[in-house]
Amino acid sequence: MKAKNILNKVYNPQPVEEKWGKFWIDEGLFVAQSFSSKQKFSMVLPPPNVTGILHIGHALCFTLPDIIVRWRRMQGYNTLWLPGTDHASIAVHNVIEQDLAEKGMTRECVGREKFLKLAWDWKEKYGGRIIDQLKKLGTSLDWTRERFTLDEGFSKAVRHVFVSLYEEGLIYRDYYLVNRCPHCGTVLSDIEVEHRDLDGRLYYIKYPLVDSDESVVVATTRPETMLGDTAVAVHPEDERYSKILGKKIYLPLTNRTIPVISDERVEKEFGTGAVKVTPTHDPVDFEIGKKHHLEQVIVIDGSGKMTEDAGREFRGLDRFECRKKVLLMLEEDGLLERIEDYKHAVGHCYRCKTIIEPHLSWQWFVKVAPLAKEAIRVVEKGKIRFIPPNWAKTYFEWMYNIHDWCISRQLWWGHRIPAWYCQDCDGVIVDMEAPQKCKKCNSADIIQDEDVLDTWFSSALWPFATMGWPEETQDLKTFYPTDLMSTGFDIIFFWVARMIMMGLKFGGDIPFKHVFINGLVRDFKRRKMSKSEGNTIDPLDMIEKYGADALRFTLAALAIPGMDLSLSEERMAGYRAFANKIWNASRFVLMNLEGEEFEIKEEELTLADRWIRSRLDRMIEELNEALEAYKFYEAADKIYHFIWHEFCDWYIELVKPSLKEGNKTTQGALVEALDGILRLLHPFMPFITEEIWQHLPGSQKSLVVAPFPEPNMAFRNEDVEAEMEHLQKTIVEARTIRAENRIPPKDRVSLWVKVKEDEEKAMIGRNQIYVQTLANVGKIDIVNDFPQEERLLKGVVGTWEIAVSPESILNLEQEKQRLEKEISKVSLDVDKIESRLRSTEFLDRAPKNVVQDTKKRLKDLQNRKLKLEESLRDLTLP
RNA sequence: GGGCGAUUAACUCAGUGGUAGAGUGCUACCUUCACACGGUAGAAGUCACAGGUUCAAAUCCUGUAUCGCCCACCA
Repeated sequence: MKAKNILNKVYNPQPVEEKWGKFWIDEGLFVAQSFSSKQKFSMVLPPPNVTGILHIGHALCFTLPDIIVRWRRMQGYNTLWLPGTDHASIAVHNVIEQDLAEKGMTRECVGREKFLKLAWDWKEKYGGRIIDQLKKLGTSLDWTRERFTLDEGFSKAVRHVFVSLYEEGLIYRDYYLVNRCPHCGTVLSDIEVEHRDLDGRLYYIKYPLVDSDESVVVATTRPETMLGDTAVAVHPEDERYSKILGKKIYLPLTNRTIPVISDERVEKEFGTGAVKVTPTHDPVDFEIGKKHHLEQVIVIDGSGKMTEDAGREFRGLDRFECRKKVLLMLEEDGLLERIEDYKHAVGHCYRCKTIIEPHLSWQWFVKVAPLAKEAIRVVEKGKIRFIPPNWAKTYFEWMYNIHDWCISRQLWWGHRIPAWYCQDCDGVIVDMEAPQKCKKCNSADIIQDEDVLDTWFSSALWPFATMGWPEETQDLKTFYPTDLMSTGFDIIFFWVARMIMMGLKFGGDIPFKHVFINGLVRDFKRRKMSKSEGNTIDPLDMIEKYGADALRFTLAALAIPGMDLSLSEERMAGYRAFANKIWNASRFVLMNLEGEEFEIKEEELTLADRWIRSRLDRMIEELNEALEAYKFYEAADKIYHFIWHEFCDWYIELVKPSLKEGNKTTQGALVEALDGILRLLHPFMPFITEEIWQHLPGSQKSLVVAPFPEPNMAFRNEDVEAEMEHLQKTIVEARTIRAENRIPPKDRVSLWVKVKEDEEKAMIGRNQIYVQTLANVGKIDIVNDFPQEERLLKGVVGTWEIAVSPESILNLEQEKQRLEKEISKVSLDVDKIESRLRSTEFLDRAPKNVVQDTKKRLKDLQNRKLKLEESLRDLTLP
């Protein structure tokens, strides 16, 4: 038979995944149509860093929307999922500069031009790596539309946005205290600084007053910055210091004197209540300095080394070396009063974890508040929806308190700032293209700003610039705004918020309707994954070991909105087993088909056939609902349960007798059910479903574009489901009796079914083949009473009783124990419900249907208890 | 300092007012002709704690504890 030759006993994912992954792309099945009468569904891929390799967080962040887009595609939408990569300035710099460092060089040695060539070469060499990995995962991306944030069109879009914002006054240049990472050699925006609590020290230093024997003691965590102090500040209402206000102080280790000033920002209770003010190396001090027009003495440079102004003894020293020296010298002069342990938050670079240095310099900024206003409104109004919704709160909190965004970076790999400075008149020219001469004084002596833009500045344009903006392309018309953005909570500020602002400002609309925020992937012990801990799970390893389908399904099954997920290989092995289960169930189906044509004759459908139709139909509806709500875990759980425990455990077993008779209608129903299952499962497990589907009679080009099943009320049948449920309970009860009494599986027991109603007799009569097959029963007798002469093992199923008569000898004690245990369990429930029903308050106040259900339940349980007790009595009779 | 989230079976987690669930693991039995990456049956929970609301609370409210995350210019 065809199937036997084709399907192996154990499913092997690798060749299947390779084959279909290539096929889908070669056939252009993921290519979106710019013009289409169909409804569109669009997304853009959060562009992974070009330096990156696929990690498990990506796998999650990309699998979930892929499930959605595949589902929508099958539903007939004109889908676009647009891929691309991000140039990631700092990350690329780190890689290339490390390379250079190994050769004893710096970027300055090679120069900008050569450096950029190295970066591009590097990009060409490794940029494709993550693309291959994305394909392995099965993401249904439209590769014909792939973009890169540094490609020509994108760069044009970036310049366009910069120039417009500048002309509108929303981008400006300022001399300001910003965060600088000495290691990365660039300034950073506020959100690129991570605050970590460090065990530091608080140093109390004596500052002698001029013309006095007294001194003021100030407390600081950074003694080295004292070299740049230009004042000591106290609170205006602090009486302890009122008499020294306006006096001068000798700044130790320098030959400068500084004033004592007052400012409300000083906390009286902290330290000594007097604070040293270093406007050039502390953000608060910077503000105080501005207000009081203090001198700005820069003592630490951008690379973390002490400057000339720090004094001869300190210049050139690293900031932390300098700290030691300063302390030593203060100690020698008797000016170090005391040292306390002190835990405090210190800013670190989010890329390289180096301690950030506040740095006074000329930088470019975006005035964000005006852009934020509309971005807040669209979320408030529900035009953009966060899933889960509580993330909107995080978004609002940041947006309401938003600061201006420093966008210039002292790097080379990136979008160079389109600003030129005239060397003659100091004029600034901001333009799309390089100007020939100064617009003010016509001088040709102009030079371009050395800096590039923050990578996130260009990422912010991703949803519309990828579609060809600022040209008015057909793609923009068709696919913008997009429908869904899937991303991590850690970049809500970095990316999501900025895309919303820029999308509204330049795309003319919101960039996306839904933002799905996925959780963090943790290890099986719920620890964060990190390379240093060695507990990372590499998705590519997992794909190799368990298959991409198993990985995808695992991620979906664990994706509870708003929750981090705890990933274990065990779990993945479980879903590989699931894939194997489907594979073998399909083998079974294919092996039992006779020919390619199946006519399903309604009148020939068995109870089992009609049952699986009804159940599958319910499944379709539930799956659609779960996916609409982005409840991936629920969808995965439901389809898993349906396939394994309804289709395999019950339906396949139930159809066996019918198949043996060569019932073509049942064969048809079986194929129909399997076909439906494969379609439902395809978004989650695209590879295996495609492979099997291609073996089914009547399959078309690809499951990727096969219609997703729609609920069909004609298949829904409550009566059939109820009838089957009763049979299932009967079968399970018989099996339980067998198992608990250690009746050997080979023992084809006889079964008595004791029923009163004619209708029930007919029901069990027409379905006895099912009970016989699934409970391994030899013959069934439908009786009004059990025969007295036989020693029987009895059970209760709803309104009827069953009795098993084994061929072998019984262990009465075992059965007695079983019944006693069962009775005590039922008794507990009975007691609980009786006491509830005794409460008049319950009877008066609870809804009618609840009271009725409770009463019915009590009756059933009492009936069950009674019958079990009878069985026990019969058993103990001589 | 502010905000958010978690606490349910051995483990990882569902479950938002009316009979406590799943997967894995565990126990017993079974290689029967889809599958041992399998089948059948079973054991297993004071739903963190303390109050409150309600006829009824894992679920709603208040508080406590523990853990985690984010934000924040007390040096």
